[in-house]
Amino acid sequence: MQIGVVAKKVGLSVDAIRFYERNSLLPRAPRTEGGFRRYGDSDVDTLSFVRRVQTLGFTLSEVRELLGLRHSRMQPCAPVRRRLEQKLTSVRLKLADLEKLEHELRQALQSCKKEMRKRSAQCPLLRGTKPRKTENTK
Amino acid sequence: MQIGVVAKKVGLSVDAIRFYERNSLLPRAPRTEGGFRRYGDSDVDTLSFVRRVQTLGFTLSEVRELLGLRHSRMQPCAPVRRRLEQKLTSVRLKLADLEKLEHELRQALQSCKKEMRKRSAQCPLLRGTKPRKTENTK
DNA sequence: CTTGACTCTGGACTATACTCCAGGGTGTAG
DNA sequence: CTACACCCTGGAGTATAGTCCAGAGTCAAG
Repeated sequence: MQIGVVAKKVGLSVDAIRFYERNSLLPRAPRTEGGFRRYGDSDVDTLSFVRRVQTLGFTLSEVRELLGLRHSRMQPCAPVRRRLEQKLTSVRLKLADLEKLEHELRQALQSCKKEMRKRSAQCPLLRGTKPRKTENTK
Repeated sequence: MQIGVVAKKVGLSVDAIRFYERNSLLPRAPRTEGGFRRYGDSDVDTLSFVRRVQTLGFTLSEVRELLGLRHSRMQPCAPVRRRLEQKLTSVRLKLADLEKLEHELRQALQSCKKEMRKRSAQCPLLRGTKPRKTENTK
């Protein structure tokens, strides 16, 4: 397969794939006589993996690290597990944060709607964002 | 208050606050004769708000937009609510994604542990990341 | 009034994760 | 063999969200 085909299959741009190679996310692909990159199905798998974990919130250097661990012959599992456990922890923190945000947004919208019904002047959503009272100096 | 004090209060760097002003997240702060920025408590509130929504996943341009809506005299609530509803939707999508990720990571770790007990050679975490079989060209 | 901590501006630089481009070569269908 | 789509490299450019710096000025304490 050449790069364009792979790109289409995994939903990445050709440039992105070359970028990944340049940045050691992928091993340097074997080339044809003329210098074209040649890919096999396992590359499609690897790139799908990259894309997936990356869209799931791993940075490229985390992905790189994860991929790099393939090559540690002895118990590759252990370090990968450590990474995943770390990531799991941070994902859980993020989750909690977002849940809080969701709750707060809902609350804000609720009280906003209430205020609207009461025709109260100041929307509670805007609290903490009031314009400065032209307090000049001092 | 001068900028350094505000920075400490809200947990931002002095540079970040100046950056926000330069990029219209904050109105230009009034200056002393000598040119020092002067801040009041409402600025601390605003910056806390900025910091909070920003750490909660809003980009600075979203924050800017939100803050900008303060100035729409007529029903500022309506557009803010629209933004918040949009954000709520995207937060919920992200939440679902992260929940899926958390689940998958947990699953992966589970099967990894199982495989370890079985002393099986290939860790399931590494599937899709197998090294290329030196498939040259063709 | 001097000193030292703080602040000012403008501009350069950082990291991440790419995209876009020029100028040239390759591969394959007809 | 000739199109023409596709690929190559190296380098520049983009957006985000700042940090860091020089060179100069300011503020408050003593």
